[in-house]
Amino acid sequence: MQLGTIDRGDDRPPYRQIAAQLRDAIDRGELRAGDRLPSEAELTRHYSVARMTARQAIQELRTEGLVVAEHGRGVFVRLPAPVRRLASDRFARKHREAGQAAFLAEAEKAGVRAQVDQIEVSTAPPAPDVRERLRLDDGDSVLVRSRRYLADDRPIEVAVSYLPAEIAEGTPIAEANPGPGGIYARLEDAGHTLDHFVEEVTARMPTGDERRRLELPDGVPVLVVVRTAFDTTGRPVEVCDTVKAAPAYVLEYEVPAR
Amino acid sequence: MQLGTIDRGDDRPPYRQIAAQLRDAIDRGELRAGDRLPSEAELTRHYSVARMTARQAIQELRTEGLVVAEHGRGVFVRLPAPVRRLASDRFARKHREAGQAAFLAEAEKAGVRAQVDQIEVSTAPPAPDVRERLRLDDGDSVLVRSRRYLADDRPIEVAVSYLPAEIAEGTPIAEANPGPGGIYARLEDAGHTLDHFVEEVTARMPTGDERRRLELPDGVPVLVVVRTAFDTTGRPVEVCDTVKAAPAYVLEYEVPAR
DNA sequence: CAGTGGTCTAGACCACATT
DNA sequence: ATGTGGTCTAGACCACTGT
Repeated sequence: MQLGTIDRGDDRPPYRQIAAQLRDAIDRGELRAGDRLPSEAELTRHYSVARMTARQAIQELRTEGLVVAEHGRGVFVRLPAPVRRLASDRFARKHREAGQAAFLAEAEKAGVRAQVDQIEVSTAPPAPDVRERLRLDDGDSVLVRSRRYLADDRPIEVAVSYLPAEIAEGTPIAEANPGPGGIYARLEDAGHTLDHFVEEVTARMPTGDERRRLELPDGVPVLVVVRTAFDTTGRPVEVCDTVKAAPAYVLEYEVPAR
Repeated sequence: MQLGTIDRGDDRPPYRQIAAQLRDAIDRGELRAGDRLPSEAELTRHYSVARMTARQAIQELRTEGLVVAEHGRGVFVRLPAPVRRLASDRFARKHREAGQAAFLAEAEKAGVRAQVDQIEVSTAPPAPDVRERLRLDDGDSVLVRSRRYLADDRPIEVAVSYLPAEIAEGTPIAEANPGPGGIYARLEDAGHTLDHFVEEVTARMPTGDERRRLELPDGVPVLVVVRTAFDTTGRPVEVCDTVKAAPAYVLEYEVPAR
């Protein structure tokens, strides 16, 4: 690729100018996804700057999520993550009746091999926000189901469900494998016919723990979706807190104009 | 605040250990939102490290979005952004009939002073994704409405709407101020009664241009919402591409269980 | 003015991946 | 063995903020 020069008259510091030239090369398609950037040594020679200056330029692009550094190999233009579209019908009863949990139903549609691991089930007192969403009283406890989802062996989502212990205890919901159709099918077995869900969507940078579990590189935000399930009596019967690798997802919702 | 020491036996490098100690102090509440962190000089003295090492620890926290550096003043624990909840009824007809555009209706409910600026209107050939969403033919052009939204004088969202030129031209939609109820009210005036919207939600790090327009510090992702409006004939009549400062928003959607 | 963070230099040693 | 990025040192000068 063709590198430019540093303009001392430019009001931007040299490292930003270098970053801008690399960014432009990516935007123009001169550097494509998977291509290696010039090494730090090449940048220091070409621009006649110290190595830390070249590194700072690359750091800029890393925090923008444009490139990924691989120790010992080089810095590469990020590959676009395979996108999973989550349609608003993903919790439709037809999927449960077909014996599939929502995640597996979606994955199959996309032709992706889906797995679930790191399943942990426990009972505990709820955090304040969960307690409020489930409209529980002081002293009530909740069943906690934590798990991680993988698509083609890459972790893409961690999720924690909270259900009133009073509903879930002694049912298959408290087992690691709740059976065909997932916990929503079991809730309906137990007489809690589902009416609707409310999803609250935000985005933020991941915590260190989330970065590890989702194997996220620098500069990748997460989508946080908190879903509350309501049965036909209007009672909230589950809160599910999910953290998704943002570039891997598009969430789709249909909103009536009334 | 109380600083610890560096453990040479720890497998983490010193700068990560320093970052972890500062992060813990924030998590424990020893450092609260708005508090100043120890200065780089204080960190280098306390831990007996070079200044770049102390800076790297702080850089870590900045890209996590935990702290914000202010030149000449110090590094501060980030203040939580005032959250705007966007309910799924925000495009309800009742708001339009009350003469309010969606953004202003939402803002008023939250007790926030809302403004719109940087309004630009033009006509242009559509980008491929817009053309596809609006189901346009080759050669069709679109009306482009670009603007920025502010809440209490802080920019929180930039938006670009695309409408088929055939529909919008010669109507108030092509004016900077389309009148009471916004462009959706004008679409309905023109016989395009709105039926529903489809919103596609993703998150990513902002581009440099978006960082400037939204005045975002380091480590803050954006929520990208692409909304397509359909009229009662099933025709897509508008695509609106919005970029929002992620920490300032919670998007809320209701999903039927069917 | 003193104190803060922003940028830069010119080295050094290390860990990792490839040949 | 070579080339890559990761970490660190010990300085330097600059720009911004406050008193």
